[in-house]
Amino acid sequence: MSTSHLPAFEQIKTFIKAQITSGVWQSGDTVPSESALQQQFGVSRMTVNRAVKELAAEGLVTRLRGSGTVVAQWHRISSMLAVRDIHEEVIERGHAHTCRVLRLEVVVADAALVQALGVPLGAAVFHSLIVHMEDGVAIQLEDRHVNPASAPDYLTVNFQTTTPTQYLFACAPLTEARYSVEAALPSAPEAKSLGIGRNEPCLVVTRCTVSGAHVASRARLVYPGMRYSLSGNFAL
Amino acid sequence: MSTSHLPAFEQIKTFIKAQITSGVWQSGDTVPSESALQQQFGVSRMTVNRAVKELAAEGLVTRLRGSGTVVAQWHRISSMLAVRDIHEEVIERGHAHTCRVLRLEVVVADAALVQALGVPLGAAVFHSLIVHMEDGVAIQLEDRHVNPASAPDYLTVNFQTTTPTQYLFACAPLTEARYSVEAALPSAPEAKSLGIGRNEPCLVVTRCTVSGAHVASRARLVYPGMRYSLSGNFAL
DNA sequence: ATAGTGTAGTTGTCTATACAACTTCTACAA
DNA sequence: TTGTAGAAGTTGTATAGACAACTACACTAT
Repeated sequence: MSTSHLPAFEQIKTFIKAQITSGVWQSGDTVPSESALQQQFGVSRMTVNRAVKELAAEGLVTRLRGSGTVVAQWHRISSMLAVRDIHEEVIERGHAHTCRVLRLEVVVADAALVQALGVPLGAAVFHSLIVHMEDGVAIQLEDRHVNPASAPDYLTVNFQTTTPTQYLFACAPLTEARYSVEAALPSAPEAKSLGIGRNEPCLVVTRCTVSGAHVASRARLVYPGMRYSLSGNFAL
Repeated sequence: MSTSHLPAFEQIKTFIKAQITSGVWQSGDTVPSESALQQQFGVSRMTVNRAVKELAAEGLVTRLRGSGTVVAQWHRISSMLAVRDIHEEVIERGHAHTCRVLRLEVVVADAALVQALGVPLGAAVFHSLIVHMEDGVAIQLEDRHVNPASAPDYLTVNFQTTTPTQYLFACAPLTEARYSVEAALPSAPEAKSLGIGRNEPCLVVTRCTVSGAHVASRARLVYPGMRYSLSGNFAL
């Protein structure tokens, strides 16, 4: 694999990664200074700076102004799992995405919703309950509560053609999102909607999205454990 | 919040983020060219380049040489969940991490291990089974198979003081990792080891780590669903 | 009409330099 | 012994300029 055609900063990154993955430089070891690498590779300091700065952004090394650069402790030993929009995910796998709208209504905010959405107790909140299917098989139950301040026309949307995620993103630009993933058994109606048994464990993703000053929506996404898994990959 | 003391490239990043989060620039809109921003902010092109390049690395915008910069489509925006080393995680929460070693032995590779670790059928493989506890409560069952080629002294390690993840990282530098997360019910011995019922759903993380040419180890990490959740955050 | 050419505009990379901010160590003075 | 001052080394930021690689578009010749 010739790297001679690669940009200089990439070659320097590759060199440093090789030193780390081969064990020549171990956790806590100091990395040569920018001026040393500059001479070694015969490039300008800005080029070395870019290479090392990007490695620092990736978490492989730690830099401290005035002190130097060291190989990071336990890099992000474990990488990251992406949680994505269900529609894109299904389409990308080359399958057909369909959905069934079970509920689309106004509900009154209870204590839990007050806390999650920041609306007053008893306020009107939109609620949708949608089953998403991949080639006709249910893979996600989307139970979503929406803050009317962020999406006043939510109830008029045709969710056969637009997913709630897509619609909300268009009318309430995302500024922040919080997620959690846990394992749980489905409730009786959830099991029925997904067509699974009550003893089949599910992955439950809870997602709150913030748009400007409002919490735009809170979604509870239930995935049948036997049909779905999150997966990720991490490579130096 | 005064930003006048911030570096110029940060101010430019902040400006662009504000345009996006406020909805002034929406998905697909073109971002002003580097030369336009350069004039607008009165800085050199390299400074603008750094700002926009970092935003591209964060996934907020998409750049195409010769064409321009556009605000990214929303699907990138789904955040990420970090899967971390259990010891660090517990310590960081300010709790005590202890563990109990249930098994530490040599086993013979069956078909599944041949595929996962790339060892010959019937080869000797190290196996450890450890329960991790946070303040005395079991939160993870770690069922790990280790390739002897990567860690020949694995069986002699004192896992009361060093977690397998830490030891393996020291003697077999990580080059790649693959994960998946799914929901499952524990087997009878797993339920017993964790002190939970057989009907309590669990998060199961399966992780293969690669070091150089070898698959160093495969771990099956079982977390009681009621006591554990992965969580993540994403902010513009 | 179509294919090819050229030009302007945009991003990608790199240089050489400069100064600022910070850390670390040494030398000197109290 | 202790504390302070300073020098050397390191990273952070920024500049002005240059060329390369690529895209999009208008224009020309067939």
